[in-house]
Amino acid sequence: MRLEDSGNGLKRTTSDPERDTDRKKTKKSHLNGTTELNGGSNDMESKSKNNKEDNGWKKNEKKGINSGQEFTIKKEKDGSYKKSIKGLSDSSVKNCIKEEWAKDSSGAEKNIPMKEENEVGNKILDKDHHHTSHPDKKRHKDHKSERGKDKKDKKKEKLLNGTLQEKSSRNEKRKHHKVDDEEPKKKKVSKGGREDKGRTGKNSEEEKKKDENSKWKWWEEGNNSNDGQKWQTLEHRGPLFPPEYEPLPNNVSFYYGGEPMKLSLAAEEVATFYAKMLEHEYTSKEAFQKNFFTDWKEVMSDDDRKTIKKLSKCDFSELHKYFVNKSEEKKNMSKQEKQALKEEGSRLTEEYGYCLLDGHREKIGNFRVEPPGLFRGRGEHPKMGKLKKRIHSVDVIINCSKDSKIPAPPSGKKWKRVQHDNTVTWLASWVENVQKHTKYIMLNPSSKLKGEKDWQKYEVARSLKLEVDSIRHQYQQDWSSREMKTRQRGVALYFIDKLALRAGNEKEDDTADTVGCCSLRVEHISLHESLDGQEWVVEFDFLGKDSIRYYNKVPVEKRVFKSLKIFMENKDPEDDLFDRISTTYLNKKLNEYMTGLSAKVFRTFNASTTLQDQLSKLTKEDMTVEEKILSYNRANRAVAILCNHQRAAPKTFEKSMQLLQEKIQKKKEQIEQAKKELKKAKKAHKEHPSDRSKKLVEQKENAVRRLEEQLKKLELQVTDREENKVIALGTSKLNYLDPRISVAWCKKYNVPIEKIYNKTQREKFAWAIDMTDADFQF
DNA sequence: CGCGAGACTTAGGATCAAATCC
DNA sequence: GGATTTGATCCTAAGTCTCGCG
Repeated sequence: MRLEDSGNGLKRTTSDPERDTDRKKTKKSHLNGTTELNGGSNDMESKSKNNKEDNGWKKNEKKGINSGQEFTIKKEKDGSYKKSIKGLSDSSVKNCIKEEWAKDSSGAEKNIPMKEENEVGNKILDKDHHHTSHPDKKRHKDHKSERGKDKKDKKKEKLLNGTLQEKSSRNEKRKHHKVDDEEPKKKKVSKGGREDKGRTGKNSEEEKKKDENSKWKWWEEGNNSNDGQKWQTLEHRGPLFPPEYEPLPNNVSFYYGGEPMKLSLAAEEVATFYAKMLEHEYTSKEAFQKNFFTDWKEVMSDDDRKTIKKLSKCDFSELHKYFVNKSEEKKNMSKQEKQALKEEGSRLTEEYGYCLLDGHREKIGNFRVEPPGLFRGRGEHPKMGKLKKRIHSVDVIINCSKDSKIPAPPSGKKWKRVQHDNTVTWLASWVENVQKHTKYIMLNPSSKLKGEKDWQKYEVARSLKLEVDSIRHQYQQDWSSREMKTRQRGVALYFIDKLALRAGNEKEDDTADTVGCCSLRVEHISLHESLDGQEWVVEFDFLGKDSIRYYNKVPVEKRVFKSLKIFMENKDPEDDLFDRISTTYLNKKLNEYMTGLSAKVFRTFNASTTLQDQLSKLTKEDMTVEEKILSYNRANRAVAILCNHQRAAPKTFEKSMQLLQEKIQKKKEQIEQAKKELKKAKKAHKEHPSDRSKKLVEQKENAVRRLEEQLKKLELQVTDREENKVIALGTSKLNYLDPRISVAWCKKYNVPIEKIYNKTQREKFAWAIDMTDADFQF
């Protein structure tokens, strides 16, 4: 089913239709119309619920079922710490869920009309429409029936223990396996999954040892009873700042109105930012130019400003040429120079690229401060072209442990602050001026901090597997609810589940106009009672994250269709489709269904499930390794399509495709030729049998076989590439697919893991590679 | 209790380096 | 061995989600 959906997806186009880009409405405009059904009837109940919520505390202390995996410790004003929990473990989730779900459903049932009340329901809805209206929907959320029992109260007493036990028991198991597990593998791929091939004889022994030690198998340490503390000790060198601005040489000049002009240093620097991107299409966009010019003028000296009045009179071409030449020169540098540069690079990485976390050396993800430049938003970003200013050490907050060697700021300078907060994972942060967002220096995905979190993410998704049936059942019932809010929730959840849409938080203004599920507007869907022979088709067309277009036609259940129709009644195109719900509300609800559940878990869950299903469907024992890999890629692709992970078709796509075709043609000819020769040899052998002629025949046979294999390989390549033209596999592989599925698959079908994961990926997924057996089930 | 900020994950494109081609 | 292509890595924007505050 899912796959069929995906099939549709394949046809999605990347190109943007002509869109009206500035339709950004003040989002929650007035709606007249939609209203609550039966609003009153629930009030009482909700009130009592709310009261209960107030005591949520007690509630949770109750049985102590909820063992959580992660605590958060908050510092109180008085300096004390307060614990609360965040994540949860597999088993804890299961437990709590079982209990709470049971409770929930019994309670829930009372309120939700079970009978298919569609038509009636609709009528009522319609009617009410005209009576009550909520002009300002969003702000007017009714808190009525938060029927749930507020479980989520984070302050639950958690017992971490469940989790840890489970973790360690798993590891225990693993250790046992280990012996027989790993012995047979011949080309050992040192524990973490990294190949040794790069290393040469001598040191390798030593290095290997060292390597072994430095490879921290945190996943085998069952017991980091972490209560929200992310580390005990943290030491690092601070971030690496970009080099200072180098003024242009005197023979390179900026021109204004045809006249050469010497700019003040600051203005010159900003001018070079623009000059460097002269070729890029967005320098031609009006917003870009306008933003740039405004910000540029701000850094100009008075003199500059006096002269420069119009961007159109500015001529950056000489600057541009200068940089082009420069990079050309760089390319043409001699071997040694390049080598030297490289060494300098790795020296810096050595020094700044690692930190010491709880005594282990861990890679840092981004250890450089972002250099100044012009902001490049994606899509129609209103702020494109604005100046992103240079960050200095006084802008930077350092986070490390108290007793560690505090990183030194650049000489003569200061940090904004040095703090020692071990409830967060970042090493340094600063606020970027364009969007005023905090930027962080954090660890590499191969680190424990990231890995553990990743692992946990998949565990949550796995536990959704146990609950998903009842959750689906529940939201299907919601489609017939007489309460608008509930009905919208049911439909939204359905989209999130079935189509893997993102939650769709409200966005700040001044960003590109993109949406997710909850922020869909009426204009983003169209309804077709029948289309291409299918009934009740919803056509989606909107820009999602990164302004990637989502276009899909999906047949839905009739009740969904009818509900959508109602949601759209009396609304303008730019009104919210789901005007009664928000992501916060939705997530709260989801968390009631299952601790730790939020909208994005569905993406992870559906992605991983799809991969597993597809893999088992597509892989056959007797395939060659190449064929198996093609199957893997196809399964991966099904997921990428589901998640709408697109990429621009490679510029050289057509060309390289053609080339491949030619190769195939050539190969075919070769085969023909080889076959002819084989025939000849056979004939010769028949006529004058001899050892020699026999050998020759065999030789020729082999040649034919080899060529045919090569041909097959090429053909597979073509298919693979064709299908991959606009689909990006990387994102899902990295973020949505439980690596244990892939590892298990590799083991089961004898595919070397290196064929699936490259070095970086193997580092990131080291935990999974190390702990997973062939029989792992997501 | 809504809002904004903070922290962290997810994302596509640009850039760099290695592999392959000719 | 230089040019081209492909794949890995870097970069940082753009999401999600939770929490604290007014």
